[in-house]
Amino acid sequence: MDSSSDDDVPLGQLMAGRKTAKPNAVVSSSSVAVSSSPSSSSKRSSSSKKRPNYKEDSDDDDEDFEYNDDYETSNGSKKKKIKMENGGSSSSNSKKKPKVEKKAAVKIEPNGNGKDPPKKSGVASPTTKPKKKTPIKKESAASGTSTSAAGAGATSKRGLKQMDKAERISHAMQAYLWWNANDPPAGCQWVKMEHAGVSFPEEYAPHGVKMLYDGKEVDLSPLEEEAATFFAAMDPDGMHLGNPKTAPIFIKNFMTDFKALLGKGHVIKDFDKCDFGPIRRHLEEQKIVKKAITDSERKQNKDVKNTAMFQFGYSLVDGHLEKVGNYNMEPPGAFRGRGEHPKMGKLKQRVAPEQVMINISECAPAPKCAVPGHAWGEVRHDPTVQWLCQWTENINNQNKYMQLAAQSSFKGKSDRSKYNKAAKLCGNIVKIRADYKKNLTSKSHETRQLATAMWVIDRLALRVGGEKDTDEEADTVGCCSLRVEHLKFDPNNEGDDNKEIELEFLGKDSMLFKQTIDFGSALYTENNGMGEQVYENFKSFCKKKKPSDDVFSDLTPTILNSHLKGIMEGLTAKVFRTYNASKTLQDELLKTEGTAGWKRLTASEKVVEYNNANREVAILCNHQRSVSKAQEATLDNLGAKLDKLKEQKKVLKKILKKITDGDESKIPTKKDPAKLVEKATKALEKAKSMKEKAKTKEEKIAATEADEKAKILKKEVADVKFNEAHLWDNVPKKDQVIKRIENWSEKIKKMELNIKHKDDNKEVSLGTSKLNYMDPRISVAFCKRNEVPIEKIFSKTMRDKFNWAMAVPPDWQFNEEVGKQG
DNA sequence: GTGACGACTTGGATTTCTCTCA
DNA sequence: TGAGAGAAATCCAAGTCGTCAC
Repeated sequence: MDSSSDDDVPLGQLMAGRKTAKPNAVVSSSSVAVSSSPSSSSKRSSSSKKRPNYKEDSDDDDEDFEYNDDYETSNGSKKKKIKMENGGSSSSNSKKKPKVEKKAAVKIEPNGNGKDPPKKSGVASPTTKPKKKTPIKKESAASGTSTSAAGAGATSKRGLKQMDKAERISHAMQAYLWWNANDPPAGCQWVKMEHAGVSFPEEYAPHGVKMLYDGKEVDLSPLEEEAATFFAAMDPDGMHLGNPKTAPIFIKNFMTDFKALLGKGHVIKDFDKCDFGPIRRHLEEQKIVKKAITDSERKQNKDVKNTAMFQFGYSLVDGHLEKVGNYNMEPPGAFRGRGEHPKMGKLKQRVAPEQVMINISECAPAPKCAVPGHAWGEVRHDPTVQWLCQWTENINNQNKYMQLAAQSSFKGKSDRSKYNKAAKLCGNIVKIRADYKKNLTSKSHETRQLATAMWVIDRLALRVGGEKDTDEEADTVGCCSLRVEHLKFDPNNEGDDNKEIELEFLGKDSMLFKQTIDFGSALYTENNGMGEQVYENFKSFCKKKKPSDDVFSDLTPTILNSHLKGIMEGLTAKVFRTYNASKTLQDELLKTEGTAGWKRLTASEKVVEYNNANREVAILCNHQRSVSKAQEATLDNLGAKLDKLKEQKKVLKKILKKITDGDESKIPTKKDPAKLVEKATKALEKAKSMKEKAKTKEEKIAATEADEKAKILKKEVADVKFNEAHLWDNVPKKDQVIKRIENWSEKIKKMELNIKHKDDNKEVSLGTSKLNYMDPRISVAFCKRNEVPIEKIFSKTMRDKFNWAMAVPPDWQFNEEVGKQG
């Protein structure tokens, strides 16, 4: 490759089409061509004749691919072959002299079977000739899952031409099946990596709205105004300022940093005299203005976002394009620590490029810093780590990283290894449980503590609970850091024989764990469960201790984990959560699949059963969520609707009685809402026209207000219609009424179920366990066994993340055999 | 043996997008 | 067709665990 051409073109610029890559160049590790470069049209003209299968629209600036022969995906489904090259046809590539030294050219080519060409050190070998078509490796039909299941759902329904640029890149990326490719050398995550660095937020643009102090306007510098705006942007009723416990912490920290920023002698001293109202109102106004956005403005915003994504959102790792996760630098703001975090409200500073370290391969060009006049703090070449950029945040002095996205090969590999490790536990769990059960009665205090903690981690799925500095962090605990005050013996005052303990503490993210464990119940005593012994141990560990003392005074996560490693290689406390979650899911699914009538259920009904199993796992792992105001409102609305339906059913029954009795007087009929409908329609039209004409802030606000008024009218129309939906324009016939009563009974039943479902799930978060704890292969096998489309279980992102799991057969089981795969 | 720290995973809140239903 | 609800994506805080220096 010509080093004067692409070698100095950072990846991001190529991706964003800022600098035109030389046509004819083979895609190399230092030049990816998913660009929309201005020269692409000329590029097209020279190569279009060689691509009979695809002709790009002349005005399509997304033309960066070659659509050549069909290829097949991992499962054998036919797809159009997409070749991503930075210009030129394959024939022109073949004429190009290869560059073989440091910067070996790497052709990104979805070869269908996901196997890289033979290579050393995991880097694709230089390519000079167009590749001979390789036979496509078909996966067994038993694997069954369609490509759509692996994340290319859009492709099965839409042709490549209908896809936008991001979708086409995503589609092309799916051709790389990392699980069939060679691994990088031991200890390395990659051999070659390049990327465009991190995208920085724009500099603060002052709005000039003045806050008040003691009733008077205060002049602030842009930096000071920005800080005041951070506070004004906080929701006064939100989780920080709306909570009487956390609001004083937040305010105190904010004021300390704010005053430090203002400097000594500044008029602002006392929070009680501060009035952020004007800024808050300005921000509200901005929101209203934003609502008046036109379709073209919306498209423009999306384009800007996409430009950043194409520039920064991809990385080239060992010749393969990978998605970057968090390519936007965290903007400054007020720190939003959870629970009663002692540092909440402190000002999170803006991160400058000089504070950022870049990690790329030695032979790759360092990305240009996109902020004028600035440069990266350091450029590193460390293939042993996954991160692409690193910086240190000022609140807790912790390192932060820009990494590849969840659907990348890095994350996929570690995910698969995590689940295989958990599966390995299947084969060791009997031995491990025997070990801790024996040790529960050990004479050694340390051994008993260790065994008790293992019991708790295994049976109650608690996290290990590392030590925390409560001056610096929120006071949350896990197993090893449980304190006596978190345990309440005999919480219901039931007497001496009682073996109940109420565990109440704040866990990760300050989520409340509150459960009464009956150690004497069959659940914990059957099959030598040793529940009663655990209870006795807790009693002895808490004896003669102060409430603030540690229950497990002789135990640390390090001791516990090193003991676990002695039993099974790689075993740590967190593996138990993965194991128990996956095992629970599998057991629950097999149980429900074994019930009578299972085969008669529809796919949607089977999904409900799957979600029920998922809920069991979420409850086990204590994955909670707080009920939002919107959710509360939804439930209230549904409740009101249900009441109305019931009321209407009563009316219908009365009508039926009247008709049966031959008394057709006073039978209510529908009122004509035409006038109201007309009023609402006119109001909507007016609002729409105002929105289109609005240029100034005031006009936009007026347009949004008009729009909201119109919506209220529309809602009134809907309410009127809903309230009279059970009636007729004229007096109905008897059979009409009977039919409608049946109809209403169905509606009521459906709505009651819906409300119950929503109510049951409102405080349980199903996503966390699905994303992090339940082996995806269990879900995939379930879908295949039961003809449930995988899309009903996994979103697009999840299907991409779990692409490695999609080929499992329907009878796949989470067991020790899987664990042997490592 | 232990504490600090780096690297990575886990997790709820928030924002944005998409679907459904009237 | 559009509003509202729900799902998905994004954000970034807060865990776990391995390694290393002392």
